Amino acid sequence: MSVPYNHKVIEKKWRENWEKNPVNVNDGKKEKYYCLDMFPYPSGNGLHVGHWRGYVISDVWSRYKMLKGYYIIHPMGWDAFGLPAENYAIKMGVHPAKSTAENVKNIKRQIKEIAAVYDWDMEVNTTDPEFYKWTQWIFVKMFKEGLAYQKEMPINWCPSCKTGLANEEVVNGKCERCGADVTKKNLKQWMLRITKYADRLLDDLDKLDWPEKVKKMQTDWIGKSYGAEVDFPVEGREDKITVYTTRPDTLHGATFMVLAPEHALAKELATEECREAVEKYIYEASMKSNVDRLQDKEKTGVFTGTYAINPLNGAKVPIWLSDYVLADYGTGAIMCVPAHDDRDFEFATKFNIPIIQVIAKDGQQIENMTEAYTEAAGTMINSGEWNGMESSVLKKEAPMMIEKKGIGRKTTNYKLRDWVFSRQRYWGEPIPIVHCPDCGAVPVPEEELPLLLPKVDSYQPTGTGESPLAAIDEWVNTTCPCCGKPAKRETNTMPQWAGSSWYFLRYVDNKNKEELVSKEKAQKYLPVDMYIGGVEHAVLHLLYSRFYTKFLNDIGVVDFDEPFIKLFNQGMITGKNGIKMSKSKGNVVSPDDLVRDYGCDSLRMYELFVGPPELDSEWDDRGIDGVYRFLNRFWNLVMDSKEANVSETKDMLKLRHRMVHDITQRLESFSLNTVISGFMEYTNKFQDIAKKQGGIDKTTLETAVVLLAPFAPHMASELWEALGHEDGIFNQTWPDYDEEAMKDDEIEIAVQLNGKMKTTITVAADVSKEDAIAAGKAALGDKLTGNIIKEIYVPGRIVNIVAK
RNA sequence: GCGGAUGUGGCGGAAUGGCAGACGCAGUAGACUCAAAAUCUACCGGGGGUGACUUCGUGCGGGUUCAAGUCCCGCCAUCCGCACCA
Repeated sequence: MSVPYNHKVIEKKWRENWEKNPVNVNDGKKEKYYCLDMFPYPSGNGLHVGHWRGYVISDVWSRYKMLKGYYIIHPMGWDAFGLPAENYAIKMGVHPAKSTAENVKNIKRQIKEIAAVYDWDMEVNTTDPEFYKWTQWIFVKMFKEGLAYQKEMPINWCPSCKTGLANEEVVNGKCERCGADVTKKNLKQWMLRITKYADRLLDDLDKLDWPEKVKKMQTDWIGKSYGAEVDFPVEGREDKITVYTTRPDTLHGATFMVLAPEHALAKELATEECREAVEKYIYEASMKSNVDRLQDKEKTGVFTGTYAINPLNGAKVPIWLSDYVLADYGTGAIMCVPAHDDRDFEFATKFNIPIIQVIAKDGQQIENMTEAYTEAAGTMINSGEWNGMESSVLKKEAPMMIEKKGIGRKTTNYKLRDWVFSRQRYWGEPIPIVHCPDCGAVPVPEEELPLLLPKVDSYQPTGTGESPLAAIDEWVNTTCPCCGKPAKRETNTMPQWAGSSWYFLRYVDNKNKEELVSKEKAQKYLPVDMYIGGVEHAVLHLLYSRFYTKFLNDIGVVDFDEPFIKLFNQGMITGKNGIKMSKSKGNVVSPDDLVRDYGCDSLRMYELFVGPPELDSEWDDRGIDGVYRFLNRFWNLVMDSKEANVSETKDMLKLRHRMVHDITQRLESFSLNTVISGFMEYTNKFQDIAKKQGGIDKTTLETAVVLLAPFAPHMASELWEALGHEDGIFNQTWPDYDEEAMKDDEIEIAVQLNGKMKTTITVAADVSKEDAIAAGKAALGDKLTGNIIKEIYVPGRIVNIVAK
């Protein structure tokens, strides 16, 4: 018996070795491959086994690509601005920079336990002034291009975090971070004009090798719709009210109109008799939070007393106000066609407004409608000159017809809103703008960046809409970069998404003092080929990053306009019963003990073995014994066979090529859990053979060890050395397989009678159909009765005799 | 309400329309041991049969096919996303 597997000894040995001689080097590699993890927030809680999974997946993939001959870009960094560090500062009085640095140190130590091939020379940290200099620089560039602008408007406000939020950060009316009900607050905000990129963000999704789910979520978030704006004159007034509709075909059926309570004309339109009710309604709507507004299922509304004129047929339509119309979508006003829209139907029914059907369903006018008919399918009725047209055709043509008549225009709309970019908090990048009484908002000159985040006495958010920075007079008071007169600094900071929107570009040139990234390095190493992370950023980080990349492409910083070619969302690791791991639930499994007891290689493999990488998996500690036993068996097999020195047999050659084939195919299709079972299956087969012939030939052993290297790099390195190689295993190339060599001479196939499996037969691999069927019949023997109706032979698989 | 994903032994899961349950965990029996652990061997979906075998079985109900976990239609459950966007 040779030396038993001792993970402690060999893992320590190879870590030290790799520290001195990194395995990922650029010499003579054909191409780069950039495999990126979503960088972590350096939380004080440390890593659990769920975090490990993503990092293991990306590392296995990186090492596989390395063996395929690529030079790997595989960096790691820290998304370190944000509220937890700031809240900790408020509670403990420790400067966020200090607690962040400590957390980074701890998490980095934990990440190093994974033994991934991260290139730590590339490390970035979003809170490093040399990094956020460029985050600010991008903002200045956007300002100069008119993409960053200020606007006073009611924005989403989290009363608990005491800061404004972007639309993307509000989930079901609640703060994405803390879960508090989001309210509205009127604030002057910095906004980024992401809507200018709406079409490109939508269209370019086609180019991406991303999960359909994420593409769909982004498509829906952008929410492009096609329709028309129609101008309704107001009776007794000069102004018109413009509505947006996606169903201009139903214009004849518009029997009323609804304005959002926030609409500019809402108050003005109220007649003497209605004024009191209208003002009350507007006031009440303004007091409702997002959550209230969402939860009110019953429609409410108030009549203004004023009428508009349907520009197509001159009909008088009453103008109502209701909070089911959103002020910031379309024009904040809609025409209502109760016969063909669920919401309008509900409203009309409640307030006794006439319902006029304009599309015949199945050629019929519906008597006593009980619900709206919302499909654009049927013939137009009650629609004047449009009568008899097909509604689906008219729906497309109506915008042009309306435009010709001069009563409206064809238009498109988006759900996507501009990005509210100011945060009234301390721990973020200061927005590099100076407000001058004469020159207005002036950007800090690029050569003066970074604009450092100053130290404050109190990190406490003020809650007034100003950030804690506003309290530092010596920082706030400055001079205008433009005219030199006294001026004040912008005191809001950027959202946490600012740094993460472009960090992946910086890794490859993280020490560049002159440029965000040099042209040469960008060309050589970018963009990201594979991006691995959770699905929770589908419309946040992943949308913002695409926007930033397109902008940087437009101003010539990079020559590509999509940051991540391929995206993989790994599933979450949960505790028992699918409960998310969290400190408060007490179900967090730390990798530290497992690494100590079983070794890094075992944990790496078990992380993959728990289930398909794209699905959530429940963690069960006991399962790791299985891979640990496997690694021991594999170790013993190689060590024992090494001594035996047997020569290669035809059977072994066949098995070897099949192993390479199976492992490669499963890896390529990202079925990482079955790659691990594949290793176990082949090792079991090899063990059986070794028992008979005393060992396994050296070529097969070497091949298996190379295949195992991305998964269990320590053991593979040690075994590779034990097999007598002085060059490292990661200098080897991934083995090829030969389909011919995989073939059997004889094969076992199933024999079915009437589609039911009865027995098996062994036949020559190249057996003819006739011979196979004859053999099948013979095997069925007495069971085969009645007349044979059909005989089926699927080569290499099955013989089926159909008899009655 | 709309959209998506998932549903297979005690458990995690595997199956280009072709022998369901690979691989592993847990379990049972045996070997080794003074004993235990580790390791090794065998068994390990349900019913029936001493047995060779037989029959049922992939959430439920239909359908297509020589053949369905897999394809089609209709449901149910769980999870996720969106949610008055006109």
